[in-house]
Amino acid sequence: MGKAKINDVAKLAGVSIKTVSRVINREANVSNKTRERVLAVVETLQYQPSQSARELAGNRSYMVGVLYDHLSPGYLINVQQGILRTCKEFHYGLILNPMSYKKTNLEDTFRAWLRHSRVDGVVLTPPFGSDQRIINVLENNNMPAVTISEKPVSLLPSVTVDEISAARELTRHLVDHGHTRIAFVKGEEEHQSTKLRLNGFYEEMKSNDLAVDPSLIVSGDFSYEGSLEAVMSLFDHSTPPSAIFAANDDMAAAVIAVAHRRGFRVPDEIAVVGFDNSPIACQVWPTISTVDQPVQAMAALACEKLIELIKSPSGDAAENDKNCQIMMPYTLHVRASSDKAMFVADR
Amino acid sequence: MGKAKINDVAKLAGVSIKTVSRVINREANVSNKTRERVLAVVETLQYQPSQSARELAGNRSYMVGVLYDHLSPGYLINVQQGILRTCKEFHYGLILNPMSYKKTNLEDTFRAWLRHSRVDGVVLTPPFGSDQRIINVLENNNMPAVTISEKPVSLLPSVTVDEISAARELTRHLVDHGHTRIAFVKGEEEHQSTKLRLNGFYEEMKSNDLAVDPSLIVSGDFSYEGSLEAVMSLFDHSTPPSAIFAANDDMAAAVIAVAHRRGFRVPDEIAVVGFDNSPIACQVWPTISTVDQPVQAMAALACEKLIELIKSPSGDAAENDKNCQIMMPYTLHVRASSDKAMFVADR
DNA sequence: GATAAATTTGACAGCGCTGTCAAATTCTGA
DNA sequence: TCAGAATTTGACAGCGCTGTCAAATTTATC
Repeated sequence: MGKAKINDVAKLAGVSIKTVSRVINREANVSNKTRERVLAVVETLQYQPSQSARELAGNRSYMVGVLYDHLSPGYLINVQQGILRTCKEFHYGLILNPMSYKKTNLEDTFRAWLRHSRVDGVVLTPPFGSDQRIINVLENNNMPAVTISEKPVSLLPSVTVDEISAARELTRHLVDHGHTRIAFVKGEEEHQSTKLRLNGFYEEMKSNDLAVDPSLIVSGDFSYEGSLEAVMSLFDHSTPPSAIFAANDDMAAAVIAVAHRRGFRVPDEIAVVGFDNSPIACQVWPTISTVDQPVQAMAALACEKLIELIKSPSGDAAENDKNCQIMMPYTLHVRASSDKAMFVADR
Repeated sequence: MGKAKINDVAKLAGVSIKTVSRVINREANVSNKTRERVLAVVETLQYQPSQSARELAGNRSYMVGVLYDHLSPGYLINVQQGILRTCKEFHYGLILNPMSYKKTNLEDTFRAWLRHSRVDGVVLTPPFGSDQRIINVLENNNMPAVTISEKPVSLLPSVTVDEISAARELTRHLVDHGHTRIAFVKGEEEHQSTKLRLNGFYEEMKSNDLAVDPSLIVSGDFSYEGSLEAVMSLFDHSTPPSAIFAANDDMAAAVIAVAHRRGFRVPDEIAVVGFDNSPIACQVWPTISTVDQPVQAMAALACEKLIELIKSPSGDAAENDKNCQIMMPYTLHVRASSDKAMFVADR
């Protein structure tokens, strides 16, 4: 029971190979009689076209790629899971492309990958969605793409959450708990999220007539290790804050750790909030208040949009597709790190 | 400037197409002189073989799959990274297959995936390497496979570390620090590592003439959340241990968290060691003493072995290849959670 | 130095499918 | 009815690479 090939189908249906191909690919100009006959044979023979052959002959790959840098593992896994879900549904394959955005010859590397991986489209994760160099290469190669968690710098579909608004809510939560002197730990400057979350923080502070002490705004890099130093400087401050807003959960975990080290009680002496609802938010004690982004759903949706784009003949309604900006809902998770009641309940 | 094809390389290097193919595929029987010349041209032309063409011509997919369940993200990312490294080197693609080993119709699901993904081989991560059902499907389909971190239940190459010996060292470390009443948090029963690590613990305790209190051996599931309850029972014990050996770092992090909650000082009142050197081991405070497995290197090597297997004509020296059991070195990392000196230094 | 053995190389025939374009067929309308 | 247009179909040439196997070259042996 070898696999049926297009040839077998053609012979059995009494037509040419090409006609079978037409039917398979839903091309026009096939009489109904013929189409039905062919389809029947396809059915009985359980014929499945060979992906590689069509790739080779048709010069397409039926693969999408995902570009990522050193995202936190938890986040990345969710992205992968989401894309994978959509890929499965549409019979596409997924190619991973981990790449450092700090590479000097980023453009060449990316261009090379585009060539050799022969993907039909690319999902961009932060910070690539706002990297002009990547976008340029993409456009020069006329390669469809979508972004996750970033408003693209070009005309590309994107799936995001309203990070400004989420950051405001988180800030308000702290303010509501009586905090007035609040510190902020920034992520990497290149990430759009860094700006958005900080802006949300500023806005909310302002609308509560609260001053922001510039010496309380410190720079981390979205990683635990990379932000330890900045966090410590906060604790060493002559007038330490009563609450710290970390731009993601890994850095919030660093805050918790330093608090333990320095003997500050969380949330009594210092309240902490993070962002992203990464696994780590629940794997430290006290657990970290944060904002949940539906990363998996976002990735799945982004991939759907990408496949749509791939299929739409360029120039056509494609322009329309490219314009689609989806904003997903986020969820505030109040936990022990910023709320005494939760802290007690957790105990 | 179209993309270079094998033809261009052949012409420029003054050899036949086939020879270039040999070099690309690292086949034997190419003189060094020729190989270098070809590689040079490949470099200048930035030649990348067309995947689809090789698939079609070679009747294989040049894809390897990796089968995994809900591993901890940090571990999984390392596995992916390692495999990806080898894949790149050998011009293979990677297909992800997340799958729950608790699924009832595991075999059918796996068989279906094997067919439709058309991979040439599979990398098995725990606990699939010791899952008889998976192995059966693999053998029936004559599909090459390798295992990581598990001695396979069948004749398959494997890359592991000596977990028994590592667990013994970790235990000895605790004993050396004066601990005699030591608890152990097990992982999921299905994972081989659970048995190995526990055995190592037993052996070392025995060889130090130390008794093991059975009520101090509790069951977690390798995850933070899933082991919290078991860990708490340890703290609620009428005669709590002075040290806890958690079978991995996630569970050790749970121990740390519960210690914080219950007001036990680590490492003074309770010492903790983990296993794996996951990212989380350094993202809690105090940092967790653990054993580092070179996961990425292991994955890379496993993938190499897999590709060897794929290439070796079955029945031939293949049997030989299958027998290869590689054991990589592990490294003990003593940190603050079990060592006062480290704790102080960390402060 | 001549012959056998081992190694290295290349010619060639596809892999299963799609694009092109021309051939065969069907459909118009006067 | 038949020329001419519209539609449907098929022959054929690859896509870029690998497997096979035989030819050319190098190395080993006496």
